[in-house]
Amino acid sequence: MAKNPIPDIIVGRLPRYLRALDIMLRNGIKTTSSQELGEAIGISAAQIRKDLSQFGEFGKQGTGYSVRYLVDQLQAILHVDRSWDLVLVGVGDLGTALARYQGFVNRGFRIILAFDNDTDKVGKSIGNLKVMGMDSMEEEISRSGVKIAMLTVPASSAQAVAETLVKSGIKAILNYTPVQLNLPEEIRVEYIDPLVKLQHMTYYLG
Amino acid sequence: MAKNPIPDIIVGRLPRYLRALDIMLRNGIKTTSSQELGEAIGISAAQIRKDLSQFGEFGKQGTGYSVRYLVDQLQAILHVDRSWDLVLVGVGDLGTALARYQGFVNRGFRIILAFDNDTDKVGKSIGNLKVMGMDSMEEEISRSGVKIAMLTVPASSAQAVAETLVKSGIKAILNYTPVQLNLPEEIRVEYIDPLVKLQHMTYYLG
DNA sequence: TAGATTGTTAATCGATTAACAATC
DNA sequence: TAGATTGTTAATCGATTAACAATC
Repeated sequence: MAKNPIPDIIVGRLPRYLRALDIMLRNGIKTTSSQELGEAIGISAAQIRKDLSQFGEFGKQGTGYSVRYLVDQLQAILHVDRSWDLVLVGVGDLGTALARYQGFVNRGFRIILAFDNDTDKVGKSIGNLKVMGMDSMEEEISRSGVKIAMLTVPASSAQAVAETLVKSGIKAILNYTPVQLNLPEEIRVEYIDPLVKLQHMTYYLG
Repeated sequence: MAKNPIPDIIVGRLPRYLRALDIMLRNGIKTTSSQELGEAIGISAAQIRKDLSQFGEFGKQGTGYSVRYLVDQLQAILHVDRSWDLVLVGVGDLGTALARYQGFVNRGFRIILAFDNDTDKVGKSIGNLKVMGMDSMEEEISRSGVKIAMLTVPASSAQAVAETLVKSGIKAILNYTPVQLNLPEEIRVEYIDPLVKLQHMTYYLG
């Protein structure tokens, strides 16, 4: 097990390895190689071996990697060998779509709390998730102990809501708003930003 | 103007510069410096100057950059000094949310075609966007000349639909499915992958 | 055993940062 | 002018690739 901090860019590739291995597992593939895995993901075999070697020795010379074993190891490394609770803040079109999405639940991410400041929405349900008012947010999140939030509020309130989330004990935010959040550095923030990606692509469209 | 291909990692930062500058423009800020812009985005001043220098000389020693001028220049470089038409494929919860989202339209990205293979959805409207059946997709897209698609279909059909999109003349795909698309290399694909980002964050949550 | 593939070291490549002359 | 800040070159840093001994 590595002691030194692993480069973030390497950590960021592990979920992609895990996904490709999951597919192999579902297809009944028992063993793979860095070569084969690399081709599936579009990454060099050398890089995969180098990345994995940061965390331990998972393969066997001559035969490669047991898919099942590597899946287990990666799940443990990423801490997704358990279930995670999420809070959803902002129940607009996008928030509602996320609440209904089965892809999170299937992978162990379960939304257990949802908040909105629109009184028309408060009290309504999405599946068995009840929308609560923002006034009770800090207390509810603190009590629940949830550590991860998905932020789908209007841009204008993103920073303020994020600060309240941090006060409530949230440690990681998946930020769907187009706002650069200014938070204590120990809080992890990941950005989902389709507009930035569209503008990135149009560069190449001439 | 640069002749050699600009590193993709630099191109990917330009939309973020543009967004920060847009905010300055709206706030009436006339002039900025690489220092100030860097602080707003969390990037070093040196990197901003280096990045911009790939495309030209946009600043003045001693005074910095005209916000308005730099916005204009970046918009031209990214080809967002015009309007872009989009096609939406897959009108589920997420697709519907994207169709309703005003953040695209405001930035010159307008969904003009939407397709789904669910006969219950075909013929229905989202705003003034009419959902059409997948059987007419190739013809409609070809005729429209749209170059960018947003893909929000189930994972199981993602690859096949993407191939049809390419046949229809699509050159760039914003892929919301958790599927690694295998397409000709001249097709640009960007991935929106919340699960990968959640798993990236849980690594740090211990 | 012979062939295959790992984990790791060394070499290469590319990106970021630092420094500063040029100049507004 | 003096102060500020650019654009660019050189130095540093980090990430990727290549190569190969170890070994299953």
